[in-house]
Amino acid sequence: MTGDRTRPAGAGKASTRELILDTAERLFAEQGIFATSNRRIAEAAGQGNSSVAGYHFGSKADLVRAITRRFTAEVERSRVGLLAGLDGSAGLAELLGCLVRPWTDRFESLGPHSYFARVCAQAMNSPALRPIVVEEGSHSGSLKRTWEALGRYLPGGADLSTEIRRGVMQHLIVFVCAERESALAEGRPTSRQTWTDEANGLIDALYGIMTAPLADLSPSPVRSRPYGRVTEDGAHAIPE
Amino acid sequence: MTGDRTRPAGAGKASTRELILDTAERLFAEQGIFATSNRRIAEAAGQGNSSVAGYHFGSKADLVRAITRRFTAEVERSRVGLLAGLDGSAGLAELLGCLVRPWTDRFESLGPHSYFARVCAQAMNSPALRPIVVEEGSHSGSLKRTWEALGRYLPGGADLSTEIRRGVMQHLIVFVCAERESALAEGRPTSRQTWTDEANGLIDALYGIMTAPLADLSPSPVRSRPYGRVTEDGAHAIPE
DNA sequence: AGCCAGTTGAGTCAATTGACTGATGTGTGG
DNA sequence: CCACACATCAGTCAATTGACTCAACTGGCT
Repeated sequence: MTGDRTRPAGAGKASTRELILDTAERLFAEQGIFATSNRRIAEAAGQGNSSVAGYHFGSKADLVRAITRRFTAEVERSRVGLLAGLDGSAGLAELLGCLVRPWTDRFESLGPHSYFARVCAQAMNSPALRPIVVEEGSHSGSLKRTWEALGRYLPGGADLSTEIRRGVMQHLIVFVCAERESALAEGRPTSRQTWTDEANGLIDALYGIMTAPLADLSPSPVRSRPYGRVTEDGAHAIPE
Repeated sequence: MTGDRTRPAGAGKASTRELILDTAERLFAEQGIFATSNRRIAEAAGQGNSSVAGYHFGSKADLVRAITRRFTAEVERSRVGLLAGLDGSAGLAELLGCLVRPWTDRFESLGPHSYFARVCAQAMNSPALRPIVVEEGSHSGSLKRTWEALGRYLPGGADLSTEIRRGVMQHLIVFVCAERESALAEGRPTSRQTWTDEANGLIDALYGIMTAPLADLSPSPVRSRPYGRVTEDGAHAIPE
């Protein structure tokens, strides 16, 4: 987490850099980011220099940044394509799809050897690493445009709670992907058959969050809020 | 993460143990679990023995377990009380409140010096630590009863996707609490005024997830799913 | 008072880690 | 063909860490 030793992108052959990124990403996902030392990365990558990772990327934070950037770049391409296929009257589900499917599609194309979701989930919850993933994500123009379009669906417009809602939704996407990724890696059963099914389920959940009735923030009584009641057969009814 | 050096609970005066737990919890939240060594914990707690934490709790995993157990016990008491106040016809919002409010109430009572939400968020996303928090959480009888009651609201009954949905919702609670906790600690503005407001917003989101229309899992076309459409004024309409 | 199990203080130790150094390898442009 | 810049290798170094030892202390009990 010290200096910036990152080499300019075009320098030298990129294969070793990619190999380091692949190896680090895998070890980070499997054993944890902070439980993985530069040495182990170098050994697992079959490199003699015990600190190749440091040589190419600098600190561990910079390594996480590079891993994040690589994934984000891929996802950005995909999202730009999705957005291009949407006209102005795109529905909420389509817009949420622009949030979700670039991720799930990427993981699907990576097959059983995807790791980034778990890495991202860790980084997002680490005090030292979260600023990095947040910053890297903020560079995405397509993401910004998607959220602007989604803003039309949010009752309160662009207030502070919208910012939090956005954080919640992004967190949800990462968590669900990480969960499936982990299950696939360990051979555990998955709740849905395919990544596409998972994306649909995720969009359902996000749809629910977006359209949930907003409680007025007045200091109302804690219990018994004006939601639906249980009916005899156990079904529920959405008010209004 | 090696042997189990944990002492029987009743032995000796408990003040040092509590002091270690408090200190470790704070450092874990502020600097990250894996960035915090036993030595730093001992120093910050003003203890001469550089490995008091190891002496009292064993490995770092065991320390996280003890921190989790302490919080969970407190929350359990609170949830039992909430459940006792509910009759058989409790609505969805009330049941979700039994999930959310024990946490938010606890954080409110801790004031600006709460740390567990951030610790829990980290642990849940760490490969080495997640089994621990999951296991500790599984001991809660009141939580189990709440989920059984919530099961009546889930369309599919108790299938595998329900398990995931549950994971999503619990993850959401932890994340939102961690977000507010972090904001309070750093003096950043919070999206909601009080922990109670935060709980209401959280229940809104969970309500949305629970009642979101479930997409059939058939291999339908990826885009254009049967959700609401945009109207001229930008509002949205929930189908049916 | 005197014992004693458990706790705390103070320090050691091997292992690991990130950062560093210098020699050697390599491939690309001139 | 040959510099030259970059990449890789092999090894060193101080700092940190978890685990450990042993002495000193504490409070409860007889």
